[in-house]
Amino acid sequence: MRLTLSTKYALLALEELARRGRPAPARELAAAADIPPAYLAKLVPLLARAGILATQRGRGGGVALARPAQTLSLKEIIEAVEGPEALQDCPFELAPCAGDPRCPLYPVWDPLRARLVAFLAQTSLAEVVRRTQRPKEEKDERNAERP
Amino acid sequence: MRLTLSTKYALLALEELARRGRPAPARELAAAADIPPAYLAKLVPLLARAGILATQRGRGGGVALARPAQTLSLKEIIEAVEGPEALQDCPFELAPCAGDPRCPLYPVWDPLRARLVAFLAQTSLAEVVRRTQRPKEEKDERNAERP
DNA sequence: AATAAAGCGGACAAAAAAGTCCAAATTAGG
DNA sequence: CCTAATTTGGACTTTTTTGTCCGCTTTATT
Repeated sequence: MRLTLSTKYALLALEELARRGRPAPARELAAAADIPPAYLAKLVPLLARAGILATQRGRGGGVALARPAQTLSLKEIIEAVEGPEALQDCPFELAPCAGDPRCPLYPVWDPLRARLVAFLAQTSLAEVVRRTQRPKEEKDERNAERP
Repeated sequence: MRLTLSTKYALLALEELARRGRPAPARELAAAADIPPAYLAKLVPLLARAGILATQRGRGGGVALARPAQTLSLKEIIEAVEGPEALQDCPFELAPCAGDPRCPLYPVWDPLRARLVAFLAQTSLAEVVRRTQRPKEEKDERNAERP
């Protein structure tokens, strides 16, 4: 349950990318989502290695979703950035009880954690895009859902 | 939603204290709960100022629960350690969207956050103690609930 | 009164997270 | 072939978190 700024940046960038529906340079996404460009540039390889982003080097290159946004879960994205164990241990941090039932806080937290992880697993990036209609700039909203 | 190690340490120490049912030196709690003593010593004033702990200086002194464990909510404890805004902003970290409905992640997270905060608000320290019966050392369990 | 045991506060050190910068590799376009 | 645009990886700095240390004050016990 260690969700850092990196996770947020990744989600914001991916959401922007999914909203556009086509490849874009990472810098462009960083600018649009108000993320430090150099920091996002370090997250891109993590997402690429996890099979979430497809990258294209060189002029005219950029990043694209490696799979349709419907198939990219928040859980998967979080694990790519924070590591696979991030959602296992309790939100009250790691040692000395990471996922250990003997931890005094385990019985209190674990049911809640399980529900949270289930929610993250079943919520896709597409769902995030769908739920977040920007309040401003509602230019062409008719075919935005079905590109 | 910024839950750090400090929160965990505070909860572990308070749980140990509540389990004992009587005042104890902070060092003793740290040793029992396997917490860095010097670190816990820095958390004590935060909890004392928040009206969660009552401290007694000098020889024979120590810390005690300022109020019955039934009336101490996890939410209150967390806010004392992390600051009052810790449970307001989204788990994907602070800026640029702390509790701001315009954040792209807000509609996804906020319902979940609300439920989590409600859970923390209605779960008391006594509840934690009750749910966490130590696997070992089950000496006198009969009147442990009603001191 | 002296001593020992305790909380308090400030300064400091170590580790992790957040952020920046730059050179190298890659690739399209002129 | 050359240049511009892009990702990649490493080194680096800054900030925050975590942890330690020490001296001060307070207070019960002797």
